[in-house]
Amino acid sequence: MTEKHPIPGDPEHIVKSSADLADGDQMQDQLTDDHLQRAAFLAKSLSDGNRLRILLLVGDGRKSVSAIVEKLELSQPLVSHHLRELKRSLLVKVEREGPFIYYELADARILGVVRTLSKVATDLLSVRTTF
Amino acid sequence: MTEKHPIPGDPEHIVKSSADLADGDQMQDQLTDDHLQRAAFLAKSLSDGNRLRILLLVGDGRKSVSAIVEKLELSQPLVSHHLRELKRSLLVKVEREGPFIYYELADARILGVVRTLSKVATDLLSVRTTF
DNA sequence: AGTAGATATAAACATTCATTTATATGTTGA
DNA sequence: TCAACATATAAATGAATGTTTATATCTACT
Repeated sequence: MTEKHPIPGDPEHIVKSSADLADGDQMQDQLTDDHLQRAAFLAKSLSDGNRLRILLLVGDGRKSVSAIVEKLELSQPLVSHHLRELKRSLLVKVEREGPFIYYELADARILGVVRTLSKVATDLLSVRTTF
Repeated sequence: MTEKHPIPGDPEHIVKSSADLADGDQMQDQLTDDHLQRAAFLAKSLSDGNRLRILLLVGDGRKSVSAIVEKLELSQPLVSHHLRELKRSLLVKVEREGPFIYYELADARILGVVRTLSKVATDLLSVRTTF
């Protein structure tokens, strides 16, 4: 076997790096490393099944902690812990009302993201299973 | 202060649980716990900034490991490790060609997810900063 | 066969994270 | 003030994760 294997090229046209854009510049679809870092941070919040269940729930309308606990059958401290994480990533808004504290989804686009991820995951698995 | 605080209701119409659907049933937008679990698994793969950088890169066309290493300025074992994780979650496809191994994005919808996450993160931060 | 290059794997480490158990804080009504 | 309820916090623990350093595997050319 005496084949030639040329070194893969370097077409330098993927994503503009932060340094290429002056401060305040606006691009429709720039994805600097900072943007990716923030996206990764949000993704980390979405990387737990229980948190996704909570997000879906509060995405349908604000819910008290106890309502979430009962609906999802999780322990109260566990739900509180996850809500804290979701608040830290700004994915939920909080509202106190008497003794109850209501949590609500902060941005509806997250539901679309979850649905897309679910579909993609299903498709990837079906392809893999079919081959 | 002598207000009344009614117990929050339980409107039972959020998401159908897996048990509510016979096996093989098809719904346009069902999100069972299994689906959420798989979505969470994908999200975990997206939860690292370096992995997102790799995904964006191979989303533009297949790339060899060394090309990724040079472009992103990461160590070779680190890139290999992340590629392994991305392969495990089926987000990339692999192709050997001589001594080179090429990785390619398996599903373009992931790019949309990343872009949406980036936008949402930016918006959430701006809202929080503005208030 | 041997050498060089491309990529993967292993070991080690510090950090983060999900969960449980136990306790504290805060609010309301008696 | 006290009791009951809603929620948060703390401590503890085991498991997973990102990164580095070192080494192994695989392929191609001489």
